[in-house]
Formats: sequence, structure tokens, C-alpha cells
Amino acid sequence: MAKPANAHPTGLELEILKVLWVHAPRTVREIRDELATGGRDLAHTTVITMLGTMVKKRQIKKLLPEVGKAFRFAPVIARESVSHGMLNDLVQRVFDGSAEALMLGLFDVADLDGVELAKLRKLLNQRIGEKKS
Amino acid sequence: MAKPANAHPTGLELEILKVLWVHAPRTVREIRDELATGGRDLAHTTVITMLGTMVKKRQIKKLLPEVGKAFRFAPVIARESVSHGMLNDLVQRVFDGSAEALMLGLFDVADLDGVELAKLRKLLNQRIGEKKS
DNA sequence: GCATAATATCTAAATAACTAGAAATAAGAA
DNA sequence: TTCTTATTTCTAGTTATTTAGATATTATGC
Repeated sequence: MAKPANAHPTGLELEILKVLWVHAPRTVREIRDELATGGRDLAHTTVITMLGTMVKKRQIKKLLPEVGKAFRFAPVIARESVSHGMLNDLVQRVFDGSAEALMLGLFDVADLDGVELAKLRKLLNQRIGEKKS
Repeated sequence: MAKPANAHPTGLELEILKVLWVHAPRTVREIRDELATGGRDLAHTTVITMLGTMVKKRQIKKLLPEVGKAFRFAPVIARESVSHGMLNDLVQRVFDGSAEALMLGLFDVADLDGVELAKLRKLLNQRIGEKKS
């Protein structure tokens, strides 16, 4: 079989998904307003067009109007599924598959303070514990 | 001032940069062959066109021929600079700035074994030591 | 010097991402 | 019902990315 070509969401697609992951379903107007609040002020029709392509890509689904004639939209793909996919892609494409290299980069990038580093260590220890058992 | 619009390298740009980071300068033919070895079999002219746009974007520079008439190309931007930029972008855009969330995702994605996790802990402890001093 | 083979320049075309206007349609008010 | 307003559908344009062909130019062997 040919690859499912399961590409990652594009920039705007991700923004919209993030809106819907917080709360769904929502109407076009609600989504548009939320994007505008976040600084992305798009025409109503632009948002509709995007939602259409996202439905076609099966990232979201279109629900029939509850009241009035405004369709409502809800996510089909989970946040973890997307973030994991994009993270995996970065590991492969940029860090040649090395999770260690990525984490090393993370230290430099995030400029983490002592508290955050301790938090990370806790996570790591927890994980090591799980692996041992 | 307007933002420098310092976008990340695109897919093919990154592939080419990775070739040049290993060894530079190289000629178009050398780069083309290396890409083909990696499974990306492009026409000679395609590679030239890409290199041209990359020079214009100041990702690489064009060096005069040493022998014959084949120009040679070398990276201008460093590997760390690119990988850090892309990692930072992922943290911001996908994980809303949370390095912890990204690391948690990394555990799921990478399926690290005990040895690798221990290596990571070592790195982390080292970093914590640096911070304290 | 001339031929041929390698290289470079110029041009363009396909696809994807993003954007939004014009026109059609339906809901709800008067 | 008829008017107004919100919503949707259809269409289209811009920019970026990736691809490569046709043509021109230059090295270098003979």
C-alpha cells in the first residue's frame, strides 16, 4: 500500500486545532474570534475555507447545527497524537533519530532554571523507575 | 524594526545543509551524488537552483572554483543554530513553551531503554551542577 | 584551434499554504 | 410575507517550495 501521507498540520491548522482542543464543538464565528484574540485576525471566509480543508484531511469533523444554521466543528485527532508526530519528525529529520541530541539541545534552548531542571529530573527518575519494574 | 523573518530551512534545504555540515566545501555534483545516495535523486539543475536560493537566503556561500569551473559551496549557518531554532519553534508552537511537556512527549516517542535514560540523567545532572556553580 | 563534455543560467511549471471577495442561502425579525 | 443579517459555497489570487528542461557557456583533451 502507498503511504497514508499522514502529514502534520500546517501552522494555521495547528492554531485551529489548539482552539478546538480547549473546548469543542465550536462554530466558525467562535473559532474566528478566538484566533483574533490570539492575534490572528482572519476574514470569516478564510476560517471557513481552512475548516473545509481540515475536514477533508480528517483532522476535524463537521457537526450539524444545534440552533440556527451555524455548523459546529470538533477535533478528530488528539493533541498527543499530533505533538508526538511532530516531535518524532523533528528527532528524525533534524537530530538524525537521536533523542539524546534533542534533549541536549533542549537544555540550551529553554534556558531552564534550577526549579525546572529539578522537575525534569523528577520526570526522568520516574521513567527510569517504570522501566525497571 | 521589522522581524528578520529568519525562517527555518525547508526540507530539501536541510538535507543539503546536512551534507555540507559533514564536509565542505563541495561542488554541485558532489552534493547531488550525496543526496542521491541518501535516496533523493534530483536532476543536476534542480540542485543548482536550490543552492542558488540558499545562497540568496544566506544559508550557504558560493566559493570560486579551485580547479575547473565548478563552484563550491559551504555552509554559513551552524548546525546548532538551525537545530536550536527548530527545537525552540516546536516548543513554542506545539508545546506552548513548556520544555517539560516536550520531554514527556519525548519519552513516549523515543521509547528509550534503560541505558539511554541513564545517559540522559547523567546529562541532566551535569547541567544542574553547572547551574549551581 | 576545435570538439565534446561538464557546468551554469534562465525560465517555467506543479503543488501546497494561506488569504479573502462575490454570490447564494437560510434564519429570524417586523 | 418580506427584509435584513449571519452563514455558507464557490472561486480565485499570492507566495513558497520543489522540480527540471532548453539554452548558453566554459574547460580541457586532441
